[in-house]
Amino acid sequence: MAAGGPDAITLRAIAREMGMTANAIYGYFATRDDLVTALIEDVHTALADAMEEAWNGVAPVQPGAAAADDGGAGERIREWARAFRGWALANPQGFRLVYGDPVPGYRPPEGGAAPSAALRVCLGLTAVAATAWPRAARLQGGGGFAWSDFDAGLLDKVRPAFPELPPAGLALALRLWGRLHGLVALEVYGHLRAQTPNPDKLFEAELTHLLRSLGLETE
Amino acid sequence: MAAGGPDAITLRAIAREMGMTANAIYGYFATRDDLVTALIEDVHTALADAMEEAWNGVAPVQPGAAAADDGGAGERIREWARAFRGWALANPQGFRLVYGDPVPGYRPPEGGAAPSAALRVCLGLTAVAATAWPRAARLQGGGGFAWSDFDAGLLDKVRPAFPELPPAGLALALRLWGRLHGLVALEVYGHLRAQTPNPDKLFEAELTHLLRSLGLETE
DNA sequence: TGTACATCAGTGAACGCGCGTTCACTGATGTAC
DNA sequence: TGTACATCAGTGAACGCGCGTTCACTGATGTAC
Repeated sequence: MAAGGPDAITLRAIAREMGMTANAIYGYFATRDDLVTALIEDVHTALADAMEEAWNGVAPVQPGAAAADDGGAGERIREWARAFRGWALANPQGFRLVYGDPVPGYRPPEGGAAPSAALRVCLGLTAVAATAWPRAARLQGGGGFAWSDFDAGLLDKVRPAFPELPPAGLALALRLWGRLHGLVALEVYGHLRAQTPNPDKLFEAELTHLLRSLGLETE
Repeated sequence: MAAGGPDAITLRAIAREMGMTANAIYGYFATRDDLVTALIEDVHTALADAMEEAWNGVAPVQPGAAAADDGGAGERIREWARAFRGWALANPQGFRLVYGDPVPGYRPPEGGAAPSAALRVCLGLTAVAATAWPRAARLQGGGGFAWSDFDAGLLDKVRPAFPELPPAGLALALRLWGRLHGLVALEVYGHLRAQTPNPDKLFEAELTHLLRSLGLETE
């Protein structure tokens, strides 16, 4: 099930796109909101796949190779960030569904979302922060963060995976997220179009400054 | 005309909220899209008012006062950024209307938006970048930007107002915009709620790092 | 001061549309004997 | 091999709803004489 084209996200439009009648959907989902929930999960999965591939695709820490003295972390993060923007621009519909206005009237399920690929995205983000942290810490310091500054449910999932990461490292993950999200969201929603003909350059510049602020080498 | 409560942005809902019948709207606007266009302009005006007030409210450059040796620029930008977040959180509906998904099916007018308060917001942002630029330039450099990297229409409006600002300064303005937009958008759309109980702290931390990267003192 | 009339903001009823959802149904497929 | 039946994905028609929009209208207000 591909999250389709320019059509609005509506049960009937989705059925149309799948070549079914609207009521055939009810063979698979009890209600429209269930459909949307499944769609959102699909998008999260696709995003998580893309991000993990980008993160693992670049060989981690090449000992004696051409890697700069950050062990290649800078380049790796750069590629990862590019993958995020690339995915968002290639799947604007998905990006909007997940990070933008929900479908009008949509109510997420009560029990809280299932295991969910959103967690994979979150853990991937944290992995990036954890990679950057050792060097970033020297430049950025702790910033006064404590574990109590974060959601308990989040900590349950993140701390076991990254036992060495201090609270400030997790804060870095969230700030990193925000920083990427900003330019990408503006671009996806078309707000950069009126300002610059090549947003690539802007993104790359931001990325360079970001890596520099993390104390990571960039070629 | 206040951009109302939790109701969807629909001609009928707006009429309802104003205590009129839906068709009474047609006394003022020829079509729904005209209504939405006016609404968007209103929101831009409100945002521009708020931002200009924040920017001008803090006394610019206090010579001998308690100002740090950046002449107070850091604190001024800090307040300005806080005002942006504050406005967005106080007017999530407006923020979504202007920066998020447009009303389903909305087509902006062909002739391009009128004079528009959006330009005021843009110029305000540029003023901030221009204030930060002299110091930021030393840390950030030019980044290889040229005038041709920006939209001609934008340049027509911005260059006369800030003749001293180089291309890289304008790029800084856009990056600044993206950086603020990121965390604020995530928060407005509720994505931070599941991560941290006090996003204030996160925003303040980001702000501190931002000012530091601009070479501005913060108390 | 009083009557006649134009103005015009707003009403009430109605339209066609796409939406989510329900219902009784069809028709191909697989299994039992 | 052939018939009888259960299964079940999908159909077609219909519902009530809120939407944007149109239309003929009402009724208060202001002006002309």
